[in-house]
Amino acid sequence: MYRDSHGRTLEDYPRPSVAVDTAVLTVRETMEVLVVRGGSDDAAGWRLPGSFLHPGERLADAVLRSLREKAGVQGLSPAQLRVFDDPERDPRGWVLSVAHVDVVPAERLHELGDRAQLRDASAVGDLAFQHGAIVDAALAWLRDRYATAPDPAGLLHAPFRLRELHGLHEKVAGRALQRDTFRRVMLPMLESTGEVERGGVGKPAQLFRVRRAR
Amino acid sequence: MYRDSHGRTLEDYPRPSVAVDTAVLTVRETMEVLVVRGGSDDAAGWRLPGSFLHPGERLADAVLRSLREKAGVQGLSPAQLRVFDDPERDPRGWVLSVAHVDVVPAERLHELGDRAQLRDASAVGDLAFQHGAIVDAALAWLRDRYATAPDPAGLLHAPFRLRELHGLHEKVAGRALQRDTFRRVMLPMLESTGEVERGGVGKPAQLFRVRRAR
DNA sequence: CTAATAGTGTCTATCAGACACTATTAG
DNA sequence: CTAATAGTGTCTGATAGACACTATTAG
Repeated sequence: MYRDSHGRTLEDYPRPSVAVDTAVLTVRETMEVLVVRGGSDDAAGWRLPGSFLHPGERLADAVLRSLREKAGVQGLSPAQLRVFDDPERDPRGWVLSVAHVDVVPAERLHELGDRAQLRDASAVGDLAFQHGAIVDAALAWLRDRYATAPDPAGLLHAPFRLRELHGLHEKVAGRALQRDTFRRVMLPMLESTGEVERGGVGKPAQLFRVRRAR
Repeated sequence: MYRDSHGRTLEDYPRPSVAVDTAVLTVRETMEVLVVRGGSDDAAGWRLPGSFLHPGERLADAVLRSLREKAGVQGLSPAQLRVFDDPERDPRGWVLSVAHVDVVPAERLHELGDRAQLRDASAVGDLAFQHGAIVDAALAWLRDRYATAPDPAGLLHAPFRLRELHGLHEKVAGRALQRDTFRRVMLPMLESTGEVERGGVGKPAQLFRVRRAR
């Protein structure tokens, strides 16, 4: 039996509830985040999908489970942001929230029902449980990742034209990105498929995919 | 009374124990990290100082308390790294560990007793509870912060000579840093005190402190 | 032809790396 | 003087920003 320096066993320590809350980001015309309506509890505002951690469960698994149950969404690979630990944060009691972010192509989020919706992520308004702060952290995380690598979250289907990659990165960055510089920076991290796309007006474009090897 | 979508109350959820574990870093001849010997429990190897979270306590407060109790160290401003959530990580049971890092000047760590010691942080060896991984994350965090700003953790006492700052940053980076480039990069973020230090051999050096305003 | 998109040439300003030089002190 | 440390001048190569140009298509 484990006892600490004061003779207490592990069971003597009161324990907090531990929840995961996830900002599911996607990009269509702008960056958007998935919010859900509260359940049967008293704080029934809009919030991020989340769940309490089940016994022995990994955090990432709890995230995927909560997305499936609360929003009918197949999550991909959640990343941990940080723990929100304000004891007054949740009126229901002492709850630690481990904030996560997951990035999902918009096509996977088409039929959400009336308990879930997509909102503009950079003007998300007041969500319950300080979830606006999680969205802000998720946006910063995504911008950081997209600053140096081509579509690291895999939102585009390969093969894609450079114009499509450029537009995606502009939406994530929230500002215009120089077209020629963008091309020169990204090209070494892409590989051409050899094909060209001759769909619309203008010179046919090479098609690329993200280069894997290193 | 809160009930979730399955009618369970908050108390119906089994809860994990939540611990904080902290890599206390300092720099003398090299980067070092504080480790402590295990308590009365069965896994009595060397580990990072840590503690279970007390009811209603903030994580940062638990870190400062554990440093005081376990190592007699006055911590400063712990930063959160990430949560280690492997259910098999701790043989005592289901324990989430919120890893932290704190940076403390070496002078505050002189009298540690026989239950605490400083070890070379980049060759820390096997610690209990996967604490080696926390040390690695803490080192990466510190190197990242020292890459762009002069002594962000405040390890030097102002005023200091540029040579001292340069040496500190070299120890953190773990490699030689070009002296002239370092000077030109750091100067805009420093302010001269006007004084000169004429202690030893060579041309007297200007004394600086980190520039505060923005 | 024009409009639209793809892709390149090239100038400039900045900056890190590199090296060498000057400046000022102790002894 | 030499050794040691402080500080500067300057060249080079890489790169981001900027702008203009060429290339190729639809209609």
